[in-house]
Amino acid sequence: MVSNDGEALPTAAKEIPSELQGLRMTKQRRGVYSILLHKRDHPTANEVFRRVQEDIPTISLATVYNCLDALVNHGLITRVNFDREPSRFCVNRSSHVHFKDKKTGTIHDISFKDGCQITDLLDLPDGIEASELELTIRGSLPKGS
Amino acid sequence: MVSNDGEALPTAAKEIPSELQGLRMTKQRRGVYSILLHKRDHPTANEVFRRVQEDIPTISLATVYNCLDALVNHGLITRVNFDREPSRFCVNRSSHVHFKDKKTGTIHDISFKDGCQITDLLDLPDGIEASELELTIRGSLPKGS
DNA sequence: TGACGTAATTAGAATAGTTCTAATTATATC
DNA sequence: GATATAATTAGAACTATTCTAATTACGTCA
Repeated sequence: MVSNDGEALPTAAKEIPSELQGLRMTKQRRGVYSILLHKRDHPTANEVFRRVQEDIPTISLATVYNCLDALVNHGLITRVNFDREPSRFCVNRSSHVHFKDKKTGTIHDISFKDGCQITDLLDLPDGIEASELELTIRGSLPKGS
Repeated sequence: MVSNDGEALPTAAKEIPSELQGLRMTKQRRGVYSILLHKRDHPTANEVFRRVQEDIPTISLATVYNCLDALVNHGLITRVNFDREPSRFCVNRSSHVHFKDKKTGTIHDISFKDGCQITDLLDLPDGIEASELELTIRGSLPKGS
């Protein structure tokens, strides 16, 4: 394989250090992460693959999956699922919820009102440790918003 | 195919009328629904298939999928997804949340505290119509609960 | 009751997103 | 610069689900 030196990568990629959260930033991981940072439209693995191919034409789909897994496991991105549709990926690391507009298919990030915690609403058994929480909403946005 | 008359079906099935929510209750739909009513452990389509085969040995997996779809579309059951794991099915029609215990894999229904609405917590854009909402939680139950 | 049209069921093939395998290549460390 | 470890690659394999075309059941109307 060709060396990493002097390869063209999008602007965002240049600002990503060689290690993040204990994750070695290889050319491919940097490329994938940079794609997600650059256009925050919750792409699927396949969409990430097509975009990152413009920067790294030799990258494989398996690597894109590997990179996305690594980035998820190290907390740099999150995986977003609507039912059993293909997973989508999100760089927004603050606590938020995903809303999918049925008309356009666009996914919007929705944040919580200040000081609100979802677990406050729930009749959780005492001592439960709720570690991973996913809330997704489907619906329609009013016209012209 | 053998006629419906006089076939053995589990007790719960006998109480299901011939039409529910505008859905024609065929032998297969009644069988699938009855399985879900009888043991409320959020089975997958495959698990439903294996269980319902005991009552209707000739039923096919495609039919189980068809029946589950029909029951979901008519609001009798709900589909539960954890990431991209196989869908699970739930007869609890009241508004609730699913908690999966990481240790055992068991799924628990969690209800909301009185008068609480999840959308009250969210910074939803005005006029949004949030029709389908899914909240899933993974975590650990304390020992002995 | 019997014929007819529609809807449901069936077996098996097909699909699609994702994961696995084994070989190659890159990277960090000594 | 050599070596060990980790990442990448191409393609096969896997699996939950959907599709297809043929058969069977059901409800209705005479």
